Amino acid sequence: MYSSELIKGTLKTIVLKLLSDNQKMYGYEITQKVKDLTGDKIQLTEGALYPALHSLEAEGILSTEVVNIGKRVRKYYTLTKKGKSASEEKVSEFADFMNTMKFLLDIKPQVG
Amino acid sequence: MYSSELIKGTLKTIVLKLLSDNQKMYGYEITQKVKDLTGDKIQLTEGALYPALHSLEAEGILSTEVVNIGKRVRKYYTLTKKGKSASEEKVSEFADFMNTMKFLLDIKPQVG
DNA sequence: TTATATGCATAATACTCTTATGTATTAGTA
DNA sequence: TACTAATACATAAGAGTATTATGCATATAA
Repeated sequence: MYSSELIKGTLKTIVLKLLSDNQKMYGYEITQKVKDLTGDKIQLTEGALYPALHSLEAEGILSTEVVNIGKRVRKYYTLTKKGKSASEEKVSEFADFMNTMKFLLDIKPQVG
Repeated sequence: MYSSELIKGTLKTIVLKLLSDNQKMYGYEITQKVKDLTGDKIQLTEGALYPALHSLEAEGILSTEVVNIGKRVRKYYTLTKKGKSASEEKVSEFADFMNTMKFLLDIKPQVG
């Protein structure tokens, strides 16, 4: 696990990317997918994830579909058209940011 | 400029890395260095920077030295011994995190 | 039958950043 | 000379987001 502050601000980017690759996912599934894909290095908590999903839905970036699985309920999230471009923007912005950070953290000793 | 949420959580890492490369720096200098090195893409605000510097000092990661420049005051920050290892840890943790994120954001479409 | 996993959700708290403000010196410009 | 911008510190109110704790309910494995 990374220190929590590192992961701050990346939650929505991760969610949007996963949804752009998987068409439709539900909350619990997202937490498990991230856990699996990162070898437990990133574990999304429900207290962070659900409010984020709700706010993305309120922004019109995600749409929802409730499905009954036996007596249990699943709420699937899908990217809207707006969400698809939002996802691409977020991911490319993060890629750009990573390049900037890589440069910043690799810079060699300088005489100030 | 990146959206603010992207940069969240990276402030201390950036500060520690700059200090490991430049031995001693003062707050304003740090903001300018980051601005220059990133081509204005990252601009640290004072309201974020100074509290962070103070908390790093309180943790024993930074030590300070006040210097008078004419009638103006500069507060130089230096990494302590503890700070040097903290800096290395932070930077390598971030490098690891970037690898994880790169993988996560590059993954190809999957059949869920 | 009891713990764990699945699946949703919210509330109190803590933390960090933004925005605004404050003080003061120095340098450049109209 | 007066005004603005830059230098240099700092804090405080508010906003936003994550942590931690809690709650409800079903399904499965020990």
